[in-house]
Amino acid sequence: MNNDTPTDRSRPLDFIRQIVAEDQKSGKHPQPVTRFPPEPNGFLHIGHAKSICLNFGISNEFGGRCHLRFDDTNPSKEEAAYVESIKRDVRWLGFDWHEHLHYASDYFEQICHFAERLIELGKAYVCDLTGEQIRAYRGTLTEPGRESPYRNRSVEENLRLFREMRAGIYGDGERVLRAKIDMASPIILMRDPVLYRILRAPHHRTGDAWCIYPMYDFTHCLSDMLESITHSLCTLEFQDNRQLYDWVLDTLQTPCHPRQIEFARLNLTYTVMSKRKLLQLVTDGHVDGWDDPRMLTISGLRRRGYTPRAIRTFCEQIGIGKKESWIDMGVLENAIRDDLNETAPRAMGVLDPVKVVIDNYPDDQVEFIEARNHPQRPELGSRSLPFSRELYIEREDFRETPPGKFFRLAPGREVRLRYAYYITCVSCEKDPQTGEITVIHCTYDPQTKGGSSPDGRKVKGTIHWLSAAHAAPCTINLYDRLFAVEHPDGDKAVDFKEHLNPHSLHTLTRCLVETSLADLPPGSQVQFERQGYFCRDLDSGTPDHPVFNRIVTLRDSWAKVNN
RNA sequence: UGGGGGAUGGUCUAAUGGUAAGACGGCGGACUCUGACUCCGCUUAUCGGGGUUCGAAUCCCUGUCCCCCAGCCA
Repeated sequence: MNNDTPTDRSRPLDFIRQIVAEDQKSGKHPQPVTRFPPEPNGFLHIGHAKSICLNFGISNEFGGRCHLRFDDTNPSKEEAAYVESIKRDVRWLGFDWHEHLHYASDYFEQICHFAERLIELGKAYVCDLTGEQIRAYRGTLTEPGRESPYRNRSVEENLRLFREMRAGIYGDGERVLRAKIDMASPIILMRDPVLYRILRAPHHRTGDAWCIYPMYDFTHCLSDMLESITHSLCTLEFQDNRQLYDWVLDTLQTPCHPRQIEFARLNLTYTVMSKRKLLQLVTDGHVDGWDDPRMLTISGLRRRGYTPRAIRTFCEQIGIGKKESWIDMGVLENAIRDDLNETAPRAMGVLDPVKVVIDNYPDDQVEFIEARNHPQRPELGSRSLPFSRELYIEREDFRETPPGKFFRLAPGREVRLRYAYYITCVSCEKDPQTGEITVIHCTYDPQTKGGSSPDGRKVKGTIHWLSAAHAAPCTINLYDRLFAVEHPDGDKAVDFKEHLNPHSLHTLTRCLVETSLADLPPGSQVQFERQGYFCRDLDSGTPDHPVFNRIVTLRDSWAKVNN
């Protein structure tokens, strides 16, 4: 459900789609082919969603195709479990790679051939320098590098040495294969970059078949080429790499030469986006795993109750550009609010209950009140809510001495109980020790059943409620932003974890909801009227004591006035 | 400091030599049986300085600021 991708094409094309459109129009690439190339070394996050929506979005819009390709060239960091989580997340976001599930490791043999070809062309050599020496020889930003003493080995020797590397004659790190380009290049990446290293680690797909692994720069362009990718989209930090990408394909004179185009990665306020930092939050126990509802991983967002459609809408709203930018977290929150406003059924939920006694309501009476499941969508039907003499309302909906502009319940004030009756507060009882309100006494007007009065008098406030005898207990997790500041990793001198929001999770265990919610399937969303959108937790709670996670609050202009 | 990029309201994105537009936020108002939703209005921008041109965000020169690159990571 809700899998339709919202596309507003009245909006101008971003610069990448313009290029794709021109290439299509000119006949250069009638059918664009893109790819999403994650490394299976962690979970996907909202930043990846931007790239996924871009790549798959383009293929959908222009009648092309998009591959899912795992960039699995570093077995020391990669795991099969990550492959599965990534596939699941891409699918959940609503995209389909069809038969185009690929792995860079599928191309190891071909990439190795290309390496030998480079050697034969005199464009690659085996280098015996240690890692430290290679760094020292590389030069600096302002000084050119020095040529490796192994740079001018013969083709035959290079070929023999490279094959011996592959055969496992040498130890890890003992030798590397390097491209022979230019040690004086102002682009440091071009100073004879390493193409292959020796690494003995079990690979999640090829096992111990290989002990040499190709580096990113050599692998990525060739993988793109082998898959006939037309537009290879990546983030800004790879701009220098494009030079090497083109060098490899030009030197090898490959029949296909994809165009690499870079765009700005997503930055969101009040969070961190790097896999390393997300991992640290998990391992240090600041969150409850990769799918903690406060994490902006795809799995965390799913658990929080975000919908794929909201995430897609968000990715579309933020646009594609080339300048480093920061999207306000509020934009993401609005995306889910807007989506759920349309789709989520409404229900009554009281987070912090306080008892109300309707003094003039018959002691033993229970009647049923019709309540719409969605105010703007009658087709979603209605339900019956039991009403009786003793009710619960939200503690913050009553003030003994109301401040200005407060138009909820207070002594002498009349408010509407949503869908039910007008009630007027006559008195309240307090705990003599704490001063806390324990019971609020009201009278109701029997003429106002259903929520309107025959004399046409208006009330300022409408509040939600639950019949005390019929309400179901539950636990509610109130989630807030994980970090308390806009740019948690903005200051390199301060550990980003210093900025963790101590109130990012507040668990309320004495909440009440309509009994009908016992049937709400885990993972599905509901709006507790006047409170926000909530999601029944996937794997905690019991049938008679469910757990709900707050996805996002409703916009609250009273909170603004109140501050 | 060498190289690669970037700079448009508070934020993001357009305008590709021809009226600086849209979205989000913010503020104000209307509506309302959710202080929600919806609707209306307002606010605020071309990094600085020169130049070319009838006309410049756009082209040229110059300056400033920001990001990325010195992994056998991707």
